[in-house]
Order: sequence, then structure tokens, then C-alpha cells
Amino acid sequence: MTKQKIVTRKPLSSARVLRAAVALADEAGLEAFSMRGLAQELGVVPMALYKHVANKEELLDGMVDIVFSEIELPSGDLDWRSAMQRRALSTREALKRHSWAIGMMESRHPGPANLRNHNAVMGCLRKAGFSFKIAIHAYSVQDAYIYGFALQERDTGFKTPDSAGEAAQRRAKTIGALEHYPYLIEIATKLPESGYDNAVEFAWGLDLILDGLERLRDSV
Amino acid sequence: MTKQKIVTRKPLSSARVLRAAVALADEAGLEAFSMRGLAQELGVVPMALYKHVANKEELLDGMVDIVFSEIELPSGDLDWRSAMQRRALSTREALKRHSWAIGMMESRHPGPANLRNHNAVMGCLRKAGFSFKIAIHAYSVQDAYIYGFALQERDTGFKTPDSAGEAAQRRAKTIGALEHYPYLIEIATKLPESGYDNAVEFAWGLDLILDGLERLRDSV
DNA sequence: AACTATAGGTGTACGGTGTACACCTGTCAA
DNA sequence: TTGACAGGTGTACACCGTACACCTATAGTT
Repeated sequence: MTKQKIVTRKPLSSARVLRAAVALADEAGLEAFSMRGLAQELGVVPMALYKHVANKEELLDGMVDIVFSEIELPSGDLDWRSAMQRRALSTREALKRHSWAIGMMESRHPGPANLRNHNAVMGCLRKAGFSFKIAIHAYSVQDAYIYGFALQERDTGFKTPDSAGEAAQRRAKTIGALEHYPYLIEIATKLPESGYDNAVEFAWGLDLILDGLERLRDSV
Repeated sequence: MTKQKIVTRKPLSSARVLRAAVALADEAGLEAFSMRGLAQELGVVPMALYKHVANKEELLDGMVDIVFSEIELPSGDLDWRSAMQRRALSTREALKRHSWAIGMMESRHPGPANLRNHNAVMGCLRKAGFSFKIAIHAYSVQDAYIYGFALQERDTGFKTPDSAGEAAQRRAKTIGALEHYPYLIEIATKLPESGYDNAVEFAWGLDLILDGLERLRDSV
């Protein structure tokens, strides 16, 4: 009856804080993510966090690097196109799991996973025979597309998985408001019945871009 | 000496609040943009704003629609490719002027300018002969690219236009930290002397995408 | 065994945020 | 003349990030 507390709380650590932070942001969203909320989640007083993280900014930096760490690196065993495709899909998936990270992937102090990722992607392109200049271009288009798509997917996603009835009703109301926009009406009516799928959409655009790059691989 | 105040302040209006809000966000950034700061800018007490705007969310909705209103609509006088190119460049420029809007263009309640814009773009593609399905794809790739590029441009921009000396010094330090990332070192060394230009970069990727779309125009 | 340094959790407090609510005041219609 | 109303004001509340002083339990050294 000496050491044994009633409930010995596992001690904090920056890694544990970071993991909890990612989990909380995942389920609460970035808007509702606060130091105070995180502390509560960890059963601790807000200021306790500051013994393990300098401040919220640095915490966010670390969280973003966790997202980077979940992205598959381009494999050296594959041709460059397949490797790029896999890492693009993997990036989209990571951003779907952690949609709070979408606008922040390149805006924060880069962590080790970030550096490893960028180095590997650029390496894959260079080894595939792309000139430096074209490799930069190729990297830029791909990432712009990936991040931009993630943005759109987040913004146009059906947040509430409401019933088909509700969806139809809302669609009708929307169409009413769209009276003078014939092409928006076309979208509102045809899109739902066209079997639209974000994953398919993403792959389509990615293929278009990779096709274009393939054609340019041997340019200067 | 009855009516004449010392300085008769022009009365507020939602339009004036909105314009001031955009101006303030432009120069202060979204982070530093607050209702209280906006009120001060307008020489008024914070709560006065709420007589003209429901709340901050709705204010942001209106601000984003102002950005949309500054984007050139695709002209019917041009071939679809040129029209798309112009509106893409125009979008990028609007987002450079109002970089606070970058993550918000599709995430807020759409205003009239937003609807007009989307309707016109979709209309341009449909009239150019794209099938509904391909038009959706085409729209999606382009916008993902445009918004994603704006995101990257904002995040990797040289915020402080520091002197060449400082830039070189910082580069040297960066390179030191990059020891084990050969391809990042290549970027850090070659990119600055390669005459990299964001406008050129943007046009390059856009062309690649439009080339791809042109090839697919007559598909189903 | 006694002492002390330190790591890590606590409590309080400050200046910031958005905005609800009651209030006042000047203008215009009846 | 009256009274409604549009629009600016002042106060107050709950929340935010975090600086600072404090306490406490453990580990190392003597």
C-alpha cells in the first residue's frame, strides 16, 4: 500500500499529447479544437500541456507531421507512374482521415516526415529521368491537384449522411433557388443519378495529369 | 448651426462593412481579422456591426462572394480553351489579392457571384462540346489545380522580400539542416538560380491539364 | 539516511475573441 | 405632437491561449 495509487494515471509525454491532439482534431474539427479541450480529454489541467509542447502553433506543426508520416512514400520498386499514383492516393486518404490538416500541409514548420516525403517524391521523379526543371513542374502540378482536390472534397462532401428522402427534398429546394442558372440545375439534377464517386473523380484527374507528364518526361 | 456636426460620419451599410472587411483582411490576414478590429477601422463600436451583418460567419460568406465577383467570367467570344485559361488566371490573381480567401472559396454558403461563376464555367464547357460527365471531370481537375496552386503559392511565397544576402544566408542554413535529403538540397541550390516564377509555373500546369482535356473533348 | 535538484502537474490571472441584451438617440410618418 | 423604428452604444458572459508562481513526488548525490 505504498506505490499503488487508486488509479495511476499514465504520465503525459509530448508523443502522447500529439496523438491525443490528432485524435481530438479528427473528431471535433479544427474549429472546435482547443488546448483546454485537449487537456480535458487527457484528464489534466490546461497548463499541464505546456510542459510538453511549447504552444499551440508548435503542437499543430507536430500534428501535421504525424499526417505526413502516414503517407506512403513512393516505392523504388515501382515504375515512377505507379509510384506517384500510390503516393497520391495515400495522400488523399490521409487527408480524408485528418481533414483538419488540409490547408496546413505546406504552411507549417516542416517536420522530419515532411522532409522525408518531399525528398522521396522528388527523388522518384529525378530517378525516373525527369530533368530538374520538369521534375519541379511535375511535382508542382501533382501536389496542387492533390491538395486542391482534398479541399474540394472536404467542402462539397455530404457532411450529414442524411436519408435519400431528405437529400431529394433538399435538392428540390436547391433547384428552385437556381432558377436562372441552367447549368447548375443540370448539375443538381444529373449528378446524383450519375453515380458520382469522389475516388473515381480523383483518379480521373490524376491520370490526366500523369498522362501529360509521361509525354514530357524526356523533354528538357 | 443645427444639422452640421463637426465631422458627419458616413453611415454604415452592409456593403460598406463588407468592403471594409475585405480591405482589412487583405492587409491584416485572416488570423488578425476580428470584428473588433473591423469596428475600430470603421470608427464604430463593435456591436454596431451587428446591425448590418448577422454574425462573423455571414460576414465571411459575403467577403468570399466579393472575391468571386472579381473573377472574370469565361467569355463566350473565345474558344473554350482560351476562355478557361483567362478565367483560371483571373482566379489566381483574385486569390493573390485576397489570400485569406484561399481555403474558403468552396466552403461557405454560396453567394450570387459564386453561382454566376460556376454556372458560366460549366456552361462554357458544355457549349464547347464536352459531355456532361466529362465536363464535370474537366471542371473538377481545373478547380482542384487552381485552388491547390493558390494554396501552395501562399505557403511557399517569400513573405518577407528580404535582401539577396539574407536569402543566400538562410539558404545556406537550410542546406545544412538538409544534410540527409539530397533531392531537397538540389532544390535549395538549383531553384533560386533557375529563374523560378510562380506565374510561369501556374501556366505550365494549366496548359498540361488543358492539353489533356482537349484530347478528351469528344469522348463520352 | 538526509538533502536537494528537477520534472511535471496545478491555480490564478490577463488580455484577447464573438456576441446577447438592454439601452439610448435621432429621423420620419401619421 | 407622438410614437415607431433604424442604428449606434455599453455592459457582460463564456470562451480562448498562455504567463507566472506554486506545489509535490521522484531521482541522484553525498
